[in-house]
Amino acid sequence: MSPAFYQQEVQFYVAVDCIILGFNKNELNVLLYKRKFEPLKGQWSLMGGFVKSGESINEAASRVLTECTGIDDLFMEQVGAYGEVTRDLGERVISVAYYSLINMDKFSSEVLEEYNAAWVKISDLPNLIFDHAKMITDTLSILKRKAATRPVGFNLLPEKFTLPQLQSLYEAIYQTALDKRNFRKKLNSMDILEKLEEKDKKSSKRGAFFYTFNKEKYDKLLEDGFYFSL
Amino acid sequence: MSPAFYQQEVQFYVAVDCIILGFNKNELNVLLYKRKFEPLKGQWSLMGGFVKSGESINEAASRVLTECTGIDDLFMEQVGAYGEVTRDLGERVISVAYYSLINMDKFSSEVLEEYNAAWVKISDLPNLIFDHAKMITDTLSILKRKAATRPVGFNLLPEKFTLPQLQSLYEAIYQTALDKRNFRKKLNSMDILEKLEEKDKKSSKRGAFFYTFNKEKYDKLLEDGFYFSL
DNA sequence: CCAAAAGTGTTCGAACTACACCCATGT
DNA sequence: ACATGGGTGTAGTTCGAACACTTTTGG
Repeated sequence: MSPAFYQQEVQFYVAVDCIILGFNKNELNVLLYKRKFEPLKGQWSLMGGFVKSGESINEAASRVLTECTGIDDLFMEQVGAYGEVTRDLGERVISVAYYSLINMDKFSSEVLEEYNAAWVKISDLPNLIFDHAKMITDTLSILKRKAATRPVGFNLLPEKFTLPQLQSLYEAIYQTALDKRNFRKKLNSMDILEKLEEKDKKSSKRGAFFYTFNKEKYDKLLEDGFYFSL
Repeated sequence: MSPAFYQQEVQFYVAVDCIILGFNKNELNVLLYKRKFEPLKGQWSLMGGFVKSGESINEAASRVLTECTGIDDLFMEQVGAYGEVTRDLGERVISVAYYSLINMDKFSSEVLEEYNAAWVKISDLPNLIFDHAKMITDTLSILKRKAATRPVGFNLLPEKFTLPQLQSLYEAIYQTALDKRNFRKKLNSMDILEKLEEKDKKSSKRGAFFYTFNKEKYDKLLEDGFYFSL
């Protein structure tokens, strides 16, 4: 047992909440679920959980992510700590929010049923408990900045994706239309994508070529002081 | 008393740590103090304190800032939550870091003695307890980004400042030399500074004109979709 | 009179923006 | 044959980068 240095201080429940974002049909979606316990049981909520003893906050977030997606080692980053006194209607809880970007195709729909969860378009959010709506808007503004300077967007796409797909992803993140030619020109000049032979015929008769993100190339460029920007 | 919804969960000590930055002699400085209690009593540490019951995390940070600077309503922003299990050698403590930008001239040196505190150049940091060094480097990278897009730098300067001063501040933040003419041209084009009649003769015989930051003009520009960038 | 910092414009190239038509193919 | 989405190039403009000399004045 460690010595009790801080015994006169107060302790708090600490939770993590996960903003799990996916991309589908040209829209960002967030994974929500119907809360299974009081208070506000049955209301829409982010996926979350309490930090356990002996577990770092990152580990807690990672655990929650694995539990509710069935996928390990997801891309994940801290959004921040939310500490208003009355933010939780039950007792006082401090929450640390994390966002994660996932490829919705990999997502098993069994999980959806198990947790009473649903993918909801971010343009069409229901009322959320506590400060969860604020956590989502904070996440979206972090994502806008981050996606402009780091290649995090690829986490939202399948291994193989087409340029129209990638462009519509960035359009969803930035909430603005991009010029097709300029977008492709820029990507081309960065030389971090590999064009495949194969075409995706799902979205058009002609079909669009598949590409993959070449992380090795990107990392090599990084060493030379390259800075991704889209 | 609120009902005990979460009783089966564990609670944690939650602290705030403040990265208080000042600017002096062309260098960023951080306010450190010698820790007054065990463990690691006497070691260099950031200013911090435990979150109290009935106090939000922001309020705790704000309280600590006021206590250890003697100034109210300082510019302050969250850096993030630090939650490694063994980050504190005493007991398990989760800490939320905040950075604050202050004008060192306003700073009463009495406070320095009272707290055994000192301004230390960021280029010359001593060994710090726990993960405080990481908190500082995280802060500096946030500041780099933030200063490039929002006029937060002015918080580090007196009300009246000169252009050479402002430039050397940005050089300190970005850790790079800037071209005098390009810097002034850009500022000029933004039209958010007011030139005063008065000159600062401290740093040269000729003297440099004082300027002030015009927040009204800046806010008006913001409404029109203007985006500060330096 | 001289050292030391303040102030001032122009040129060049890179990067961004705007813009319109042909291509491939499934039905 | 045609509707649908995929793919391509150029010209104009803006923005950032590089660069050197004159001014002021206290000592």
